[in-house]
Amino acid sequence: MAEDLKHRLLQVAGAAFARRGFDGASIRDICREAGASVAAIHYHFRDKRSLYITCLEAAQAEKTHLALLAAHADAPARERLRLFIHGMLASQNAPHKPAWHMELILQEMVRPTDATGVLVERFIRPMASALKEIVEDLCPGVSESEHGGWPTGFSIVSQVLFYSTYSPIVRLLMGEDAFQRLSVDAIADHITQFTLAALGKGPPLTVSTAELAAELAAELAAGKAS
Amino acid sequence: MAEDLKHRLLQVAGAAFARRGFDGASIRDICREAGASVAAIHYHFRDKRSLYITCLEAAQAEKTHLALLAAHADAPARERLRLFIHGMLASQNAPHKPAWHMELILQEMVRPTDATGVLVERFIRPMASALKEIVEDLCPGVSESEHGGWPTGFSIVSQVLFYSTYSPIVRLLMGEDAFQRLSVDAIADHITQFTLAALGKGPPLTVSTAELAAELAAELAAGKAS
Amino acid sequence: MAEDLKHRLLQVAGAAFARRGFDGASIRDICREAGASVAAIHYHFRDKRSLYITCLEAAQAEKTHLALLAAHADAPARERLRLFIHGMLASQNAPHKPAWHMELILQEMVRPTDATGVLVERFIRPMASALKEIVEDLCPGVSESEHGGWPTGFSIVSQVLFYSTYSPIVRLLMGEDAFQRLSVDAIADHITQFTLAALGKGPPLTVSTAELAAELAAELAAGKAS
Amino acid sequence: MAEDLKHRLLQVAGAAFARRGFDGASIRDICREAGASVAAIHYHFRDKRSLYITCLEAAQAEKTHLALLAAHADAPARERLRLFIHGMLASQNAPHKPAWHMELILQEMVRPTDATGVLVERFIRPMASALKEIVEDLCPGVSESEHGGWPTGFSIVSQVLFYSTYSPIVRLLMGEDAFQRLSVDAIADHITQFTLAALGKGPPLTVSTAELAAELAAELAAGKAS
DNA sequence: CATGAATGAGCCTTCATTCAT
DNA sequence: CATGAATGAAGGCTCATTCAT
Repeated sequence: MAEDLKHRLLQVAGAAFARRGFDGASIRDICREAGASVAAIHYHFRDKRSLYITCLEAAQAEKTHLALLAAHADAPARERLRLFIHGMLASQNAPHKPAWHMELILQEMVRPTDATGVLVERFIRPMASALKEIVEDLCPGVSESEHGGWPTGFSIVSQVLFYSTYSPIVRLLMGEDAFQRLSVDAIADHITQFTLAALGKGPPLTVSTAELAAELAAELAAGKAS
Repeated sequence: MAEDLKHRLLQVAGAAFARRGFDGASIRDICREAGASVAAIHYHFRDKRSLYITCLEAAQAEKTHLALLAAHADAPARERLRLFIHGMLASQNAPHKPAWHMELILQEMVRPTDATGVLVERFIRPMASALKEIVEDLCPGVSESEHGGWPTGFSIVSQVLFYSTYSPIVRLLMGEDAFQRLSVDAIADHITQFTLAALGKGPPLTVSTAELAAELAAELAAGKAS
Repeated sequence: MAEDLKHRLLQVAGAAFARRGFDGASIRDICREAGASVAAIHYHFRDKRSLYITCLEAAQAEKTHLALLAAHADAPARERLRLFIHGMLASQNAPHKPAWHMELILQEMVRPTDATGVLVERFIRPMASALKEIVEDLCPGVSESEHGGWPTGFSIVSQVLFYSTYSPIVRLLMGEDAFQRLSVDAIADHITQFTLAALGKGPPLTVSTAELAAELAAELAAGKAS
Repeated sequence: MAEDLKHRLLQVAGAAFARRGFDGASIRDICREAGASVAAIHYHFRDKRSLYITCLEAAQAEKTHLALLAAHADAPARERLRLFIHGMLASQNAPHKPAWHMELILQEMVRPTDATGVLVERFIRPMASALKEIVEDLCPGVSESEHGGWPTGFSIVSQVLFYSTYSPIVRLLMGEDAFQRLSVDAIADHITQFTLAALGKGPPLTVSTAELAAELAAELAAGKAS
């Protein structure tokens, strides 16, 4: 019961910050929802700012693992890419654990604060490295390509982040029903296939492999490599 | 000179909302920067909320054109895709016109308000349709694929939006110098190539077309369609 | 009626600051007493601090004159000293004008803030110069004595300030009745006489001039200058 | 070690109260500096108020002695006056003992609280009596003069208190360098001389005794006793 | 057309205090 | 002997808004 309130406060605050942002969330509301006095927050976490940082750190703590595992496994690169993508997507929709963890991180990325630097180094860069490793395994030499291979990585994660970042727009665009039918697995499969095809490690999206072969042969013959 | 102040107010407000969000931007600061009294805003635009809506509408007004042109041109689909992507990217970095237009729209998409519904119907859906048309031209039948072809469209726009949405993170990740070397043209080329390859309409990113042909042949032989 | 509230606020605030100090006086109480909202203070005077400064400046504005007149008059130095002393005392007990002016200045002197420097240069140093001029007229050469003649000036003003600075102690020490019988004139006379005697320009306090002459003669004879 | 914390708390609190006043000093800061918890103060001293009173009593305890000694010694009155003045001055600048004792008392005198009454009876009145005794010895009959001889006493102690009460102003007025050259001995000598002269028991400040005699004779001849 | 004046609600923070342990 | 936990009250400040002019 000792650490009870502090923990409850952290959870409520995390959710509030994730939903309404640092400025939008008031400690008054947080405390009311947690059933505590306003002063409680200043006792347990010195500042509003400190509270925010603490939330951010809590959010980073565990979430990395899911996706990172993919990099170190001994499965083939193709499979590890799928795991990575699926892991990232899943961590944003984890139904059993506090939903605000990823939301908060995402939000900090969209509207950076002083704490963003630390977040990047501790949380984001490790994930970027893991992804790079997978991509390098998949098609060696890409890291030496233009801009250090960053754009390729960005093309992959951007697809994943999109569904979290713009979920309200996606919902409005597709309509509620279709949106609900969207499963994490389906999205992960799509992104993986799209990416593998783009990297030349899998069949393209919408054409049968037979069609592809024919068309490609034609293109090669025409020497029309843009 | 009559409508002068009102227009100036709108510009300053738009920039402020784009940079600091609806809650973060105070009408006090806006008015001070525009050289007007606080009451001026309530005189010209009834509300803070109304002012915001007006800004949002102004932002939607013109920006669509660049990218939409691509859909109606008679160039080959490949080229129109590149134009679309380049157009979207460029509209976010336009140096000559008010920079806040795209910023504001992006921000409304990330943190939706009541006004988002209108924005989607008037601004976003037209762009989505334009893109869909291009993709349908590129590889017919994709719209009938799973989830109405939305995921494919998302995979494309997500790559474009990424550089605006997460520019602070991109900067931190790549380092200031490398970030500065990133040009709109280079990014547009990369995304276009990545996408075309994914759709089976172009060579993959990091492999020579010769290698690709060989590998693909091998895969076909093995019947190893994952 | 326009500047009405601002002026009322200033008066109430001045009195509050004088009585309870900067930290002790709350703008909430000030506003309540002035019949205004808390925000009124922040509208008219940006800060609590700014409000304080404004009060201090208002306090300095007029009060100097009374005592300063003494320096420029063409009366004999003896008389000008008496006027100076009386003027200072009177300005602290002026019954018709806002009583807090001198209180506030006194308080700023006892517990200095950032604003003290300005106060010294604009208000106190002029008075010090005026006093120095009088003393120099009275006994030429004193300014060249040890420590630039400051201690002599301090010995004079200290007597005057004492009754304001320590009035509560004086009241307790003397008893309420005797304290009430203390008049500004009587005090001024005493201090003037004490000072003139100390400077060798008047008879000592408690002895008849005859006694003094005799004793002094004896001392001179004995050559007993301590 | 048992009473260790309580004692440390008292010292820190005394210093804090002396420097920042009752309201200005927070028990939070006091406890932090003393390395204790906030509750410690309420455990050892019931109240913040009680703590303050305790500090005040501790301050009164020893400091009297220095100056009081002067009254009971068998030295000539002149010398005892000098000792009294020097003693008071020294107790305010004592470098070896807790500096806050006198500061706190001075502050209580300037801004009285409920505790001031006790302070006056227990600490100040004894000193006033001691001074009165010296003055009575010096020039008998002064106590029967107007206002019970209080003004004369005030004229003496005011000079002494001035340097403590207004030390910040003195510093700004004289300049840092000259202020530093001011020694306790020099001040004590000046005040003693000024006072003795005022009481007709010593030569005036700035004139040679010869000049004085001549001038006084002239004045007596003219019968110009104001 | 535009503003200065004034306000109520809300913000974050600090404070002295209590109480169970 | 001493503390950690928690709180109510108050403090200074900012905000969007209204209204008479």
